[in-house]
Amino acid sequence: MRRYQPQDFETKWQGVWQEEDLYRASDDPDDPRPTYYSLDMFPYPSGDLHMGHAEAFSGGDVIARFHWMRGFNVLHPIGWDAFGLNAENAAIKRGVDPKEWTYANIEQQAASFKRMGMSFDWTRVVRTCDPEYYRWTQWLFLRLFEKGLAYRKNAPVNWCPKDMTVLANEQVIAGACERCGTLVERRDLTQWFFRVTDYAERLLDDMDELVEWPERVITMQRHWIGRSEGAEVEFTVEETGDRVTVFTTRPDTLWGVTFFVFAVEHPMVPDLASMGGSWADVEPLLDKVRHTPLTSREAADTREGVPLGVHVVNPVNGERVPAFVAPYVLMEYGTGAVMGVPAHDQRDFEFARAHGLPIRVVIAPSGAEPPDPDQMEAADPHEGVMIRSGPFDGTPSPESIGRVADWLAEPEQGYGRPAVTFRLHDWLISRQRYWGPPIPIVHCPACGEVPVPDEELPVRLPEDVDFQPGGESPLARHPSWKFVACPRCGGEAQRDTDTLDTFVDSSWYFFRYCSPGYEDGPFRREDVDRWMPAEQYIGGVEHAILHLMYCRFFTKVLYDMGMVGFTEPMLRLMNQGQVIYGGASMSKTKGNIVEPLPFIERWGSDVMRLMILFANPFGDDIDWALIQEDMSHRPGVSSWMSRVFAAVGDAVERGSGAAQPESLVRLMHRTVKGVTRDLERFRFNVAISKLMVLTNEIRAALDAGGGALAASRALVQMLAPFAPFAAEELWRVDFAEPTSVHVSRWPSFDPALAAEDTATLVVQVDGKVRDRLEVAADASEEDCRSAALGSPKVRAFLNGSEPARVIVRPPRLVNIVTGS
RNA sequence: GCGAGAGUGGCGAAACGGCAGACGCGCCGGAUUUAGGAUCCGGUGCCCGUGACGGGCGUGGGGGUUCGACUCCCCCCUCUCGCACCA
Repeated sequence: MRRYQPQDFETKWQGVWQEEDLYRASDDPDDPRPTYYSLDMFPYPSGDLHMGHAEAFSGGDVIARFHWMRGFNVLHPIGWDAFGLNAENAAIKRGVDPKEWTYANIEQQAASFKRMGMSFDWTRVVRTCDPEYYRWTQWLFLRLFEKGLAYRKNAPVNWCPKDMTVLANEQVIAGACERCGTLVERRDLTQWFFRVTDYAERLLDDMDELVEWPERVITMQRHWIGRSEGAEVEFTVEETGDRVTVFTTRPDTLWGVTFFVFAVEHPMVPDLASMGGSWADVEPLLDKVRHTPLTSREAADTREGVPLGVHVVNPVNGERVPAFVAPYVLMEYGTGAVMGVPAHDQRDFEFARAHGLPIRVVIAPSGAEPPDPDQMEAADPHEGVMIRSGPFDGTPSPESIGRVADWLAEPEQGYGRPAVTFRLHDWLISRQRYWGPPIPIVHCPACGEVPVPDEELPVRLPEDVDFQPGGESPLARHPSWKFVACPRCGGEAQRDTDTLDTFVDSSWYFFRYCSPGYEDGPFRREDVDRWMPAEQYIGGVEHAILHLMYCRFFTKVLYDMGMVGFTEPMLRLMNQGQVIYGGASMSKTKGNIVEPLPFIERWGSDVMRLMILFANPFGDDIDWALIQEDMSHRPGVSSWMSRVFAAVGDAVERGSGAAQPESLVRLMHRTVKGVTRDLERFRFNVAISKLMVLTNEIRAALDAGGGALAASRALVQMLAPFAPFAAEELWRVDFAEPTSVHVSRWPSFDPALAAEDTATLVVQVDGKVRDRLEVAADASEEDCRSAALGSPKVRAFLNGSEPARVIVRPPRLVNIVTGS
């Protein structure tokens, strides 16, 4: 009997595939096959691969192999997101050089990928820490610099005291560093930014093209961008005559303003506090906010705040209202100052109550009397009709909002205008760390910020440097590296000593895959046009905002520069589930990381892949602790593989002379149809279950003395994307095929044979199943009706009464309604 | 608070508005075998019934639409994830 012994052949085929160069994507423009770019999010080389990688890449490999077999010219590349804190911290912890550590891990992971049978095109490997790669990262930075999209400014930024570097807003989760979990601090520093906010509108609008992205990712990005429509209104400080602008989404409530609030960090605050005599009260607040991280202000009490001692004049009615400073107003959003409308904003309401400020209702619920402010228990943010609002009395919302905004901008008024505000901030890209691409800028006392000329790229990372983090960039500590002549005037100047955020590297790597090794630019336009946008992108949902928004931004910038012909890089996005352990995510600190290699050594790579993909839907989390329970004996899929080998072996032995029973032929066609559909929808678990059913039916046919050769061939071919080694072994050894199963054509099905020939007619009485009858698949409505009414069981339930109604859905169902 | 998603056997899970629980694990019974993390056969949602080819109940809870609802609509509960004083 043919036995399943994966140890005997998995590494053998791995070597053969490598020799045969099986998965090379073709750049031949005359290649008639349609292209298919199957892209997996590239890994961080911070150790060996873990089960999470195994899941994501197993799924991606199924998709790639499936498309090869369906006749596509597939681009399925791999690379490493090799710069960044992740690798650097791990290296420092072990006291080794980040470079050595990173490249060693890349070797390790590459070997593991090969052991898992991944169908990568190994000629296109991209490593972001290679000088040949980061040369182009720097080149792209300079293009953004030229366009004014990369700029330096002094701003309050998030600082991770453990990692000793600044972080982008997106890298701060609930006030803590995304990488190490340390609470971030706030610092005022001069840093490099990418002007992502210039693209906020397009990042939103182009979401229409992302129809095959998960709704939750779109929603998360939309929320993160946070577009709000409203108006800017200029108030005047009574004591100084200075203008101060607020942003509001409710200009229709302008006549309800009873106070005014500045953010604590608002630049006018110190002067106004001095003038108003409130400095003693304001200073502690300032002090406190300065030591609170930007992103963890949620604890701030809405009632907290102090009067400035000055007044602000509302332009629409000339009223003077008291000005305050309060932490609930954020400097980072809008203009850093708000008008207080306690009747219609809950935060303003709470603040007004705490400070004894008047509440004036200016929006009446339609058709109702406005409430008495003294009786109100909360603000009323709802729509209604404007009252006590001068020229706008009687105007109903929501159109009142736009009308007031437009009115503000009219020449007679001129103290406001319609405005749009975003939550999105510019992307902070400089890092005070070693392991990243140096920012290719020279600071010249005479010329200012001077780009390093393209021909001098890459600006190489010095290797003889103390890379321990220390608050300023390790590059700044190098004795000589930073001292250069100004490229413009030749005078003494210094290199920028910060490095680029690793998310810059990962924002364009998928372009580089299209033109690996290209030396005249980051990529060749014709290559990118051939392969992109990528048909499929697979990776974890943890990148929903950061990476997936940055790479959309980069693509739009490249489009504007005429370097690519599309504005969205990936058409379809799939988020695989996480592999967790005992209900919790795997992590090094918990010590519950499961690595695939021990499992592979014991059961084989194919069994591991099948196990993961069969366990549950691809998008759901897998608890590895539950899988281990199932392994107290032998993984179910391993037993299945044994049955496959035995059955296929027997089918080959019996040969083509033995006829396949018709039921098996039909099942085979049905299975091809179903599995093809399932693979198009990432329904791997269901597809595998169908292959199991087919295996069982092949076994039954053989046991009954029949043949099963064609069905076995189809089974092996459909197995190929899931269990590439086992399928290859059966294909080339048992079926004695000269070429790989992975370049064979995906089996086709005959729709007529895939259809059921007989159907089970379910007969219900009043919706309850009372009988099941076999009928022809093409039975008519009348056939079904009379068969159902003729059923003795049904008669018994009808008990002689006439059916009130009979619903017939041939050939599956008859429902007899008695009407009693 | 806002947003997204999920709730089905002992477990992982299936199910174009039409046979709920495919497939697999586990468990029970049997076969085979000098014994293996083996293989094969049968059974396995719950309750009643000696047994059915018998009856009833069953997809978080409550309503609704429909001849018919795991599926569609409304309300509620629970869980997961994301955002969170965004003016």
